[in-house]
Amino acid sequence: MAQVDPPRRATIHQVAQLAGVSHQTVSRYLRDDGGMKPATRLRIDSAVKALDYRPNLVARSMRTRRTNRLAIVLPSTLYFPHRLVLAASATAHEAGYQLDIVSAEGGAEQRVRRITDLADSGQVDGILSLAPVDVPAGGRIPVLISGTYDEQMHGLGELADGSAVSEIIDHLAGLGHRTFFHLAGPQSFTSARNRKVVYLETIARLGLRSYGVTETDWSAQSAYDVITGLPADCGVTAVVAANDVLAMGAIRGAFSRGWRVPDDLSVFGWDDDEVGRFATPSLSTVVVDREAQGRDAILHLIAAVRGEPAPPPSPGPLNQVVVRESIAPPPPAAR
Amino acid sequence: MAQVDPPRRATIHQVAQLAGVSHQTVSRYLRDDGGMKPATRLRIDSAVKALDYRPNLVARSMRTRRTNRLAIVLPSTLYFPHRLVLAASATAHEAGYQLDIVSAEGGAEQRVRRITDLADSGQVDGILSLAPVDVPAGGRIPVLISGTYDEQMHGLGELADGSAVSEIIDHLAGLGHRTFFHLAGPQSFTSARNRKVVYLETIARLGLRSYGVTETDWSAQSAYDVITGLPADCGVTAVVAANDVLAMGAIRGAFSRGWRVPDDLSVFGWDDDEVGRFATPSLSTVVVDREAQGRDAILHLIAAVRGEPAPPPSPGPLNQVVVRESIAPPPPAAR
DNA sequence: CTGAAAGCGCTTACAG
DNA sequence: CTGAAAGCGCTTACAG
Repeated sequence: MAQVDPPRRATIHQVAQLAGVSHQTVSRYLRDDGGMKPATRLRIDSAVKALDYRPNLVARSMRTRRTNRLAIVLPSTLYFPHRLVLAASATAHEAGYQLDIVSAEGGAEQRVRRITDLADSGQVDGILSLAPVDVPAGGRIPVLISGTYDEQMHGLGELADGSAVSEIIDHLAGLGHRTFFHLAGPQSFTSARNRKVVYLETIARLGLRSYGVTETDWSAQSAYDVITGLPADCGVTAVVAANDVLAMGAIRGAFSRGWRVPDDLSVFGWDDDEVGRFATPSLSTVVVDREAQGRDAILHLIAAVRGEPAPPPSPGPLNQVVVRESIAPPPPAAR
Repeated sequence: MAQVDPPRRATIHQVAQLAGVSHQTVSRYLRDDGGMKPATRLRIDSAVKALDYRPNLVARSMRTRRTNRLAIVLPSTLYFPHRLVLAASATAHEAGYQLDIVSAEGGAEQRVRRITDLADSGQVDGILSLAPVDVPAGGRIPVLISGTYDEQMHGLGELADGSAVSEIIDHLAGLGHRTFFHLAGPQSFTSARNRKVVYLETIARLGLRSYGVTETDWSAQSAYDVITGLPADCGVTAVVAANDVLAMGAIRGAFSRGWRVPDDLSVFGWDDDEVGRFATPSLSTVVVDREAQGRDAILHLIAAVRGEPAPPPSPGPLNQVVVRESIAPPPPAAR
């Protein structure tokens, strides 16, 4: 194969030569630690401009033993939040890091090996995984698993998710609902686990009834199947779905068996999906500040990479419950 | 800040020492070009295993002047196809490349500068942009703009998109529709441009009527606004939307003014959004093979990086028109 | 405030 | 088939 070599860029030596200084001085100029004669700085300034010099970051990495790169591991199944990824990428860039995409294919074991390999490879300084993986702590570099790091560091992860779930149930109970059902996400996901835990806690705390909890694979079809499989006399009047896709599947399943939404069945989602917002009925849901999530996760990771204390999370609520058309009081017969 | 240094890995020198050979021989072993005494190979084999040696890729990059990294530029606005990104990432990894995420924020000019900078930085060997950018050709490294590369190389881009649009209109015309409307995407996107062009061509070719074409910003809200703003006597019975999000906004807009979908108005989308699939009415749409798109784009880019001829695109149809509940014959009065 | 030296870990010619 | 040499472009001590 005819490897095409890109044209070479100017080196630090050429800049030094043109400016009439040593290359170390240019290196110092790049670091910009203040102490430098203005005349020298000016000469280097113009040499850099004349040659359109940009430091070779690979060479820098080699010397500093830092890559200034982070990896983000995305679940290969279904959906992932692109707003989060974009915010993560932007935050990383601002801090001088590149963000590599890695997809987590295969089973739990394979995913762990993939991440462990990546951590060992020396290719990145830190890893943020949005996919659930059980990576042993104490590796070569920091590995953050989304959803879990909050718990460890701020004790906020579970709480943040939890407050929204209990707010949802509170609201539905206020409308008169007594019998609930939870469409859970795969329990390998921390977020899905949290929502289920708080669902059960809140049901118990308020003295309500849960007809059951079913774990789905995040697909609308699985939610559809669960709802159509419910006994006619189950008494469920409100479904708390772990996300909007599940909620849509649930609503469609309800329609298919003659249950009206929200008249016969109320359905709550999670994520504020744009399509679900314009669906009929429009989805009641939880608006999540994905930008803040992505930013916080990366800042957290960078702090770990640098051995600094974890930064405080973004102020303001991460989750916001939004009521739309998919919920209503239960039918009179069920009250 | 207390920079934490990750533990060092074994070097090629240590492997060489343990195996009792020179480090060049180990380097040769890594390249595996055949000619090597079996005994030597075996000694190196066990040294590599004993030390858990993995080559330092940064050092390799420095020497070879190739980073083995590609960048994928994502539009910062709205939606991006995660299946495509995941497939792109997996394909890149298989070929020995890492894939960096870059988000394209800001206006057209700013985006161009960002990509030009990236191309000049020496950080990546090639760039694939899913965001529309007008990057001048002939830069340091190959830059592929999604949607345009097909045209240049296989003459397939426009055709592939086009055939689906004309198939949609054909089908609707077959149902009796005569007056159409197109909700276009931002015309900076090649895909949006193609769909609009073929829409107009097909309307003309079949002797149908187009009430108009409106450019949206890909948001459901913009589609909603356009549909609610249509004059009551416009005569439109079929809307061809450039994607499912727009289609949902259009349907909701129709509902809001008392038009039934599909009885009064047929709406076609694009993308096979999972939520739209379970909406009521379910969206008629175009199923796009995103995996093939992502794979083909990366293989194409890698070929360009290596100076090889472009590989043939994946066999099989890229787009497939799927009819669901959102379309029907026009109301009798309109025929 | 600036320069001469050393070295990060690898690969690519060049000898033998 | 294998080894000694050179060098990729930078930064980090160390002198002065």
